[in-house]
Amino acid sequence: MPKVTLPSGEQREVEAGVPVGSALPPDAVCARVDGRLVDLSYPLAADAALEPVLASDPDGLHVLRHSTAHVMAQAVCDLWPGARYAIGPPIEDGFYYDFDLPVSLTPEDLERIEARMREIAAAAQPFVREELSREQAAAAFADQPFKREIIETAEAAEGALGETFSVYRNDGWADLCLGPHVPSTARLGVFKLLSLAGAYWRGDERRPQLQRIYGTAWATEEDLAAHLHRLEEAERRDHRRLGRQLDLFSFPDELGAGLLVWHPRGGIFRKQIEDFVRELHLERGYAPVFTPHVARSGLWETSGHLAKYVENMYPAMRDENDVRYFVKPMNCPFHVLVYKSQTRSYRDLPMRLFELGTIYRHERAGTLHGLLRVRGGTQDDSHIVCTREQLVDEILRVFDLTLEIHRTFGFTDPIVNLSTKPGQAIGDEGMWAEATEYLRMALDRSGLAYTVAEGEGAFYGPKVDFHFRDAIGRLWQLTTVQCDFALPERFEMEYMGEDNERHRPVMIHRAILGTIERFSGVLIEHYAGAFPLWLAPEQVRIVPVADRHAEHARTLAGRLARSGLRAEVDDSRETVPKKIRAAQLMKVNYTLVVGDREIEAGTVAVREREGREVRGVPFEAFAAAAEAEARSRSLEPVDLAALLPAAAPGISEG
RNA sequence: GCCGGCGUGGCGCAGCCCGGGAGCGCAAGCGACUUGUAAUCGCUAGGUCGUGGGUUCGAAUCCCACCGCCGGCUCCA
Repeated sequence: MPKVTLPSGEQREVEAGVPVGSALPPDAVCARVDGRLVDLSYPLAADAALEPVLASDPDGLHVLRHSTAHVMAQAVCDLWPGARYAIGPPIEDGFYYDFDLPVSLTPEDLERIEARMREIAAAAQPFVREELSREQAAAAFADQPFKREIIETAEAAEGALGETFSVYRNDGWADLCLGPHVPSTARLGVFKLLSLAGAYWRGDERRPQLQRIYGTAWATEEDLAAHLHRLEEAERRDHRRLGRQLDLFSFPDELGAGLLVWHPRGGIFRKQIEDFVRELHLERGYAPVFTPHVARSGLWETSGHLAKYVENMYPAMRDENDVRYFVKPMNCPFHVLVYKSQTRSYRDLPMRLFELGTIYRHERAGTLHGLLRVRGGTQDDSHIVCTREQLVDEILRVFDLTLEIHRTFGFTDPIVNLSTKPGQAIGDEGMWAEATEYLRMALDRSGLAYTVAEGEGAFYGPKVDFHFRDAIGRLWQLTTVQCDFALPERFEMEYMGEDNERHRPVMIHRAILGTIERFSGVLIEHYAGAFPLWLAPEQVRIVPVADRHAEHARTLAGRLARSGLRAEVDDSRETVPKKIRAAQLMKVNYTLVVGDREIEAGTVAVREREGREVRGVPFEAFAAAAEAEARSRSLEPVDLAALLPAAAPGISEG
């Protein structure tokens, strides 16, 4: 009789061939036998370590979602007989399934599908596993072309184990699947269908486009509710919505897709970011340069952009002599020309050229997305020209600057990738190998943990990317550092060495924020529009209680402006509650209410953005504290209570 | 670029299915109130219904094309 060992260490003998589920608690969704996930119906044949997998376990949740995807496909096939189904895997937070249907699905159809799924769940249909030969499987799915293609092309994956194909069947509906699955549809129920989308068969845009249904499934109703709440939270933070609400920027139709204008409030916000990074770069030995937006075609031929990047460039314009000019999609060729403007010595190196350079990329129409993907944007771009000996140190300096800049915005603990040579590339293998090796050496010396992303490099060189998590845990790629041996070659860049010989330098391309537009979008979502004081378009709003207090309010605003603070007076003839509400909606950091009492005492009643309210704060103390908060680029508001004179009234919660 | 959805005063939306008065709320302007911590009351003005074409006696509404936006896919980083 086989002996099973449970996680508790308990050992038990069971009858050979009994399902593993019989030795496990009833809430298990599947089992782990010697580390491998199996169905609860899996027969025990030999001694094994046996472990229940619960819905609360990540693997269990995966299985639950996978089973829910099956039932969704089953429901779709019930409602549209003859539907062809492709694949339906679990994904982060949910699942999807792709279909080829004669009709286009509508959001109302999702409700019908969901209703049918609930019927299937209520029917408690058991999931039954079968193992078929390749021929049997092909016959079973004779009218399902996507499944047949999987069967015909399968190696030991996606439903196939060598020449055996596993199939899961419940109530006549069957799908090719490795499993495992929950024992019965009765285990499903905490799910919701979310959205419809198009998706190419096998992710290939030359192949048929299918209809994809996205859904989510969880172990408990509370988990589902929490997930839906997170989706709402993400929507609340949507930078496109906040951009309009806070009057930061707009994308007028008249400009064309992916092109925007910054409004005065957005302009202040953006300028704060730009001033900060510019200042820091100058401190770190970067030299500011400025370059034009267009250049003749020859430059782009030399750089390789016309050969490898044209589809992302705006089409050429021609002058009266039929000379072609292109708007720049990158700044690098211009910086190369700055370098080449005179004969360089090894004493000039490293040369760190910095520019907030505005670039235009004709991104495919369907990929545009608010500030996060634009056609015209400004990069905090730099090209560092140096010797091979200086390269690793220079890369390390870039890493260091990256961490410092992002820390200021509240981004820490980066996820770092090393991306290697892509399919479309310039330069030979040896160059790529060497450039990649320098990046690897720098990473190793930096102590940063990183993973290698094969084939993800830029066309001219390998790169290191930094991703950061925002306030709700989403990951954003912000920084990219690229090592380039190809452009120095193509542009025949040189320097005179100590040995009085000509040498070829190497180049680092790097953008720490990426584009200011994209970074702004990320920041807006990260802070949910509630900016730290130094970035806030309007830092202080002063609310006079009645008309007779407006003059005093303007005096205070003038005093704050002399400290470099951005303050506005709301002298509209509205009630105080209405003005407070208006300031709160605009997410102003501090709202000062002034009336007779305040004028008398030389104080202000301060309301924080989060709603706390402190009365009787001496105005000068507030001004000094706010100035210090903004100047230090603090992420935290001042402690207003500390500004109160002794024995003053306390804080009241708003 | 592909699939699907959408486009109505500055913003958020109804009207479209079933063709015939262009409406609501907020914001704005004016007036009354002089206001004490998330919306005081009243009045007024504001729209070639994304653009172009078609069907029709008549189009916001039906059809076609284009532009733009949204969700994905693909792409990019």
